[in-house]
Amino acid sequence: MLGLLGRHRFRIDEKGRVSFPSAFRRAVSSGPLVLLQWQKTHLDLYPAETWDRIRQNLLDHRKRQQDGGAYLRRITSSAAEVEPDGSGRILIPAWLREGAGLTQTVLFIGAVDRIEIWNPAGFEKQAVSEAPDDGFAAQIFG
Amino acid sequence: MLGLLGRHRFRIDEKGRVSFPSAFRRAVSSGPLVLLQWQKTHLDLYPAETWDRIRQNLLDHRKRQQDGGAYLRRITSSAAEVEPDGSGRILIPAWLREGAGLTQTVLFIGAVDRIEIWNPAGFEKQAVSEAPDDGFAAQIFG
DNA sequence: GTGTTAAAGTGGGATGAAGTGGGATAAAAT
DNA sequence: ATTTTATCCCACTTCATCCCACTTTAACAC
Repeated sequence: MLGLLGRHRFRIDEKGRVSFPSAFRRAVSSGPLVLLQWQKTHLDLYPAETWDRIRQNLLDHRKRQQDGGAYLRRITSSAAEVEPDGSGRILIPAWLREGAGLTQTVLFIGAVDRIEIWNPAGFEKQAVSEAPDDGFAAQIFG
Repeated sequence: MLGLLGRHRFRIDEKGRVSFPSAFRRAVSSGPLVLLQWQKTHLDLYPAETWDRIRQNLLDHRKRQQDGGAYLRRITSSAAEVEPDGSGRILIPAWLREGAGLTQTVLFIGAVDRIEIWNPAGFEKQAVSEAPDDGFAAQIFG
């Protein structure tokens, strides 16, 4: 298991459907995934195994922090359960499409244990603005 | 296990395929490898064992640093899973060919636990510009 | 040195999978 | 009941993968 990797650009049709990259379809166990937004820039799509961990973190946080319930509610209220249909497409709910500024084409980014869904222009913008983090690079790749 | 060593020059065909050096094919366990770019000069190709370690480093970094997610994303969005086909060739995605300036011929460089893929001209340029660091040499080979 | 065999690298066509569009049916909301 | 929204199904197109064939290089035997 090497993790989810790479970039895939696809079109959204008029019904809000998008092809789910076949490489990712093969990599994750079949069944529903969790789609939600916790960063303004993009959506996150979690395979069941990853979601198990994050769900537990959310519950722990609600228990510890006095108003952790508000945070959990903010996240889960935007979330959706999605599953590829017969032709390998998922439906992104309208409110999430708007929240992340997704229009005609979207960019799927593999991030090891999750998938990010970006507006292509937004992705390019953050990619160039990002400072090359070479201090850490040696530790990570060395 | 002596590690991956040596240099091999090959052609890229119109479909973006390159023969994977047979010496390396014998040296790494069969199965997929991870191809990505984190240095401007060349691509890195990681056998599964090496990638396991680096993937863990990336995940640790994402958890510790407040914006470690951006660095992981930058790396994994460039990455691809590759596997030699029936005739021992791998496919280098277009975005990585462009990112590393690979055109007709490429140079595979064995780097013990990983393989580097260079534009031959780029490799020559850094080879001559690099000062021989003889301070360390004595420690290493002594 | 020469001939033979096998392995490695290169090119291109054919088959099938993957992505896209749209209509029909079912479910849900108003 | 009517409108909207989601799901299923089928058709078309494009591109990647597989497969086969040719060439070159290396290895070996005689």
